Amino acid sequence: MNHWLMKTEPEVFSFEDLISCPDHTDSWDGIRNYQARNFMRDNFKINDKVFIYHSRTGEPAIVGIAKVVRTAYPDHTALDPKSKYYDSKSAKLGESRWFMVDVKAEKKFKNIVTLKQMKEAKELSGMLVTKKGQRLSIQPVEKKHWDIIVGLGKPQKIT
DNA sequence: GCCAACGTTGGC
DNA sequence: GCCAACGTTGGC
Repeated sequence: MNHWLMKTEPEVFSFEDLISCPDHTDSWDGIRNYQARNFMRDNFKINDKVFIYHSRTGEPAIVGIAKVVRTAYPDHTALDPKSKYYDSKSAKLGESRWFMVDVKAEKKFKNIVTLKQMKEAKELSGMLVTKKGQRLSIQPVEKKHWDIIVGLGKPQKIT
C-alpha cells in the first residue's frame, strides 16, 4: 500500500467539502501537472492512503486522511470549455491528457498537523512538503513520516 | 532542442 | 497582496 499527500486550497475545495459529499467520496479533478498526473495514473492503487493538505491558507496543514476508492480515469473537465480546468490541448487531441482518481474521506485529525510543526520536527526532515518552493500537488509520503504525522494528528473516524 | 517569457503555486 | 520558485509554452 502506498501513502500520498494531496494539496487542496480550502477556499476552493476543503476536506470538509469532501466529507459533505455523498459517501464522503468525490473525484479529485483539476490536476494539471505531469508529475502529479503520473503518480495518479501509474502508482495510485485502491485503498492507498492519502493525507489531505490545506494550502494557501492562514495555517497550511494536514487536516485528515482519505483513501483511494477508484484508480485513474480521464479527467473530463479538461474537455469542458465551461470548466476552469479546461485544457485546449486536450480538446485539440480529442481526449483528455489529464487523469483523476476518486477518494473517500476516512479520518479527520483531532489536531491538524501544521506545516510549521512539520518543518520543526527533526524526524520529518526530508519530507517533500516541508521543502521551500515545492509545488508538487501530489506527493509520495514515506511510511515512517506517515506514522509520525498520524501520531501527532490523532485521527478520528468520520461518522 | 534551447531558453526567454509567461503563468501559476503557495508561504508569508 | 507580494513575490520567489518553479513548470510550461512557443519562437527560433
